[in-house]
Amino acid sequence: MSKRPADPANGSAPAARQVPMRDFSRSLPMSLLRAREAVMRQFRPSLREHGLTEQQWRILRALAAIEAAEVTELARTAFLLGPSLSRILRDLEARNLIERKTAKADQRRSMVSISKEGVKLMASVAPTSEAIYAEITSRFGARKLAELQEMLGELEQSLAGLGAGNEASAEE
Amino acid sequence: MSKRPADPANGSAPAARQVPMRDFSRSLPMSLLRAREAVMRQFRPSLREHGLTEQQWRILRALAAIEAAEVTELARTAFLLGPSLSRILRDLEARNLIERKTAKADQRRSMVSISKEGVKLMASVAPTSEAIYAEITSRFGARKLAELQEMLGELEQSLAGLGAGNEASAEE
DNA sequence: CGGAGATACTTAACATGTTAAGTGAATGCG
DNA sequence: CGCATTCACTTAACATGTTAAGTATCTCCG
Repeated sequence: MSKRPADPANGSAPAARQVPMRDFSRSLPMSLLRAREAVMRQFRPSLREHGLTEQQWRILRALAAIEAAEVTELARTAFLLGPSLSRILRDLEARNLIERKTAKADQRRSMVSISKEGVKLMASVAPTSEAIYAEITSRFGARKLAELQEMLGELEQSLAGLGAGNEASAEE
Repeated sequence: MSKRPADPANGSAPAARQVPMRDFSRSLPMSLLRAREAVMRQFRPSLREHGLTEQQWRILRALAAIEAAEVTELARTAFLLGPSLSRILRDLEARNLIERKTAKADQRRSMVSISKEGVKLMASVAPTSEAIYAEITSRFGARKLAELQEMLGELEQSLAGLGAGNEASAEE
């Protein structure tokens, strides 16, 4: 915690004060970003030791839960955009952590599933991951955690269809 | 670690059910990610119209608030990693939105400040930005928003020094 | 049946996240 | 003073976020 006065001899004649705006560091996006970073910082080292990134881990977890899914469904579940998912799946497949086969009914779709190796990897990561989650829960408080998640869900709900359903705007 | 039932070993039966884990879509990182995305989705179009990314906007806001700062301080304020900030500053400087000059006392440090053009750009973006923020606040509720931010701050606090201060671990 | 349009991805291109290494400038200490 | 360390950044390298195009397929309507 290196505190710093941060006033190099002047700094008293600002040029931009016309728009106060929110204190900035207290804006909602920043709060969410910082909180998430604080949480992820706990998990990254462990994942890294197993050669996984956060997103790769999300995909494996999603696959382990739903068994097999189309790419689009997986993108929704793991909350990744198509292009990101496409790249990651290519890598995970090359590492034999997942398997892919095109659906017979619709040649465009491909079904993705976790491989035996993928399951093994998950099994080796899960304990640590769970322990970290437990530590976080314990530090913050299980009840508060549940409350927080509830609020986050409500926030998401209250904004649903605000940025997507603006069908009455300009098209360019 | 603990052994696992593990009953895959064939083609048609499911192969991944061994590690329940949290419902996944209900994990804290996912909740935070989704909430943040729901919020940012509102701002991105407007920023984009002004040729700014979320991070560039964060930097300009930070600079407008603190007037002038060293790169490291700015990184802390805008919550960006050094390398990202370095790249973005290079671009913002090329676009004449910010100014840089090396400190005379310490040649390593460089002081960054927002330019007149930068201030103008901010002034043109701020109204829309504020309007969106107001809409979000109104939808979610000002009181709940304050509560949420409070909880997020507490979460951050409760995890501070968990992943960074483990000075007693292996070094490799 | 055939071609326009919709679908399910994949590629491309650019910006940032993340970690490691590099550079030049201060500092500390013998 | 000399030089190893530390500091404040910057570069590099790889992975993902984000938007726009591209590619096969599939659907549907005339």
